[in-house]
Amino acid sequence: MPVTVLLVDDEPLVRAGLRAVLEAQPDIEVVGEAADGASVIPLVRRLRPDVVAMDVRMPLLDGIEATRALLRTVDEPPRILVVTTFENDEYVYEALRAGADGFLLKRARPAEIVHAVRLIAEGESLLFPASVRQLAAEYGDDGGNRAARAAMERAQLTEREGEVLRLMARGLSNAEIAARLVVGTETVKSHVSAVLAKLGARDRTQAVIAAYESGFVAPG
Amino acid sequence: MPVTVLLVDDEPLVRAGLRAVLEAQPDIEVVGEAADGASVIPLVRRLRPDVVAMDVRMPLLDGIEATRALLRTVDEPPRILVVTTFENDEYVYEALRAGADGFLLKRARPAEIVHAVRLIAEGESLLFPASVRQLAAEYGDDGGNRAARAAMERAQLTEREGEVLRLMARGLSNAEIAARLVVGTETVKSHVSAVLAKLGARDRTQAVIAAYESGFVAPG
DNA sequence: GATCGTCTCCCCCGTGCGGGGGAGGCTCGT
DNA sequence: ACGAGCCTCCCCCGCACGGGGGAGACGATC
Repeated sequence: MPVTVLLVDDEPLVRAGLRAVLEAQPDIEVVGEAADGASVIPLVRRLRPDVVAMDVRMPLLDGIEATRALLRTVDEPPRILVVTTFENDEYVYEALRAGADGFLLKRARPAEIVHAVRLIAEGESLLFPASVRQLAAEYGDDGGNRAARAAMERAQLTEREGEVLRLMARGLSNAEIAARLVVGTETVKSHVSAVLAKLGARDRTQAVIAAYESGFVAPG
Repeated sequence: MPVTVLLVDDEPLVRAGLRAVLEAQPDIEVVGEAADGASVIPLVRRLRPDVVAMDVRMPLLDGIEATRALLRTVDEPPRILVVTTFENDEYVYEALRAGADGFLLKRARPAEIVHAVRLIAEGESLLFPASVRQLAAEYGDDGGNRAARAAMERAQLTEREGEVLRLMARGLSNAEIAARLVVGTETVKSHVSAVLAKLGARDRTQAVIAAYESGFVAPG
C-alpha cells in the first residue's frame, strides 16, 4: 500500500508542485490538500494520511500550532513534515519542538523531497535540516572549517552550546561535560536540550551524527 | 600536580620503555612498577596512582582479574589502561568489560601512549582500540570501504552486529532497529550490548563515534 | 530603565538504555 | 554426535537521559 500524504500550504503553486513531485512516485499518493492550518484537523480525521507536509507560515493557524493541535487531538496522528521557504527559519525549530518529525526546504530537489517523505513515513526522523548538508556541499567541503562555522550559524547554536556539542561528539556523558566545563550537570542538561531542539535531534546520538554529517566535527 | 602512573607488566623491558616514554613528560610521573597482577592491589593502596597501565597477560593474576580485584577492593580505584601486545586480543575486551578504561597497543608511538595516559587520567574513556584508527590510516583511507571492512574484522563484529551498528549510526532507537530488522527489542539490546563490548564503548553515542572515526560509516 | 539573550541551576517525571544474568534453536565444522 | 558460534528472546534492575516547567544573574541592546 502506498504512502498517503496530505499537503498543507497556503500557496496553490506550492501544493501543485509538491503534488507533481510526489505523485510521480508509484508508492506515494497525495490524498488531500489544505490551504491553512485550521482545515488540517478535520481533514486528517477524515483522510487519515500517513504524512502531513505542512508549511510553517500560514493564515488562521500556523504550522506550529497546527502541529500541536494534531498531536493533541488526533489519536494515531500522522507523521509531520515541516516545509519552509527560508533556510534559517526559527519557526521550524519551534515546529520540531512541537513534535514535527522532519524538516524540508521548498527549494530542495525533487529526489530529496521524495526521500524525505519516504523516510518520515517509515517512522524515522529527519534529524538535521537538509539545508545544513547542502550548505556543506555548497562550500565544497574545504575541510570542514568554513562549512562547520556556517552550519553553526545556521543552527544558531550559542558558543556554549557549540562547546557542549563538541564534547558530546567526543563521547562524554553529561556528568563528564559538567566536570570539564566546571558547571552543574543540570546546566549541561539545559545546553544539551537546547542543542537537541536546534538540531532537530531526538537524542544525543542523533546530535552527534548531525555534528559529523554537517562537518561540525571531523572524523580522524 | 602531575599524573601519577603505576606500571604493571611482567617484562622489565616493557616497563622500562613505558617509564622512559612517560617520564619524558613533565606532567606525568611513574610512581611504581609491578611484575604481576597479584602485587598490584597493595601497591595501589600504598601509592594511590591516578592511572594503572596494566598488561593483560601476566603470571599469578592476569590483567582481567587484577582489574576486577582493583575495582572491587579499592575505594576510589585508579583509572585502568590496558596494555597489550596483540592487536586482536579478546582478553582486552574482557578487561574492558571488567571495568578497564582504555586500551593501548605496545607498538603504539610514544605520543599516542602519552596521549592515552593523559586522556585516561582526565577521566575519559579511550573508546576505541587505537589499532582501528591506525588501520584506517594504514589503508590510506581509500574511501572507507576496505578500511571499514578491516575494522569490522578487527573488532570481530558479526554480520548482525554490523547491521545494528549501521542503524545505530543513522540515529535509530532500539525499538526502531527492532522494527527495521523485524525482531524483538530484547534481541536488539543483545546486539547493541555486544557491539558496545567489542568496541569498548560505554554507550551508543560512543559506538557511533567509533563507527565514524574508524570509517565504518562515512559522513556525507 | 526596560528588555532580550545567554548562562546558570532547580524541580518533577517517565522511559529508554545498558549491565547482569540465562536459555533455546540454528547452522557449521570436526 | 558433539561443541562452537550466532541469533533470538526473556528476566530484573539502576540510572542517565531527555521533556516540561521555572528562576535568578549578568551583559548587551534599545
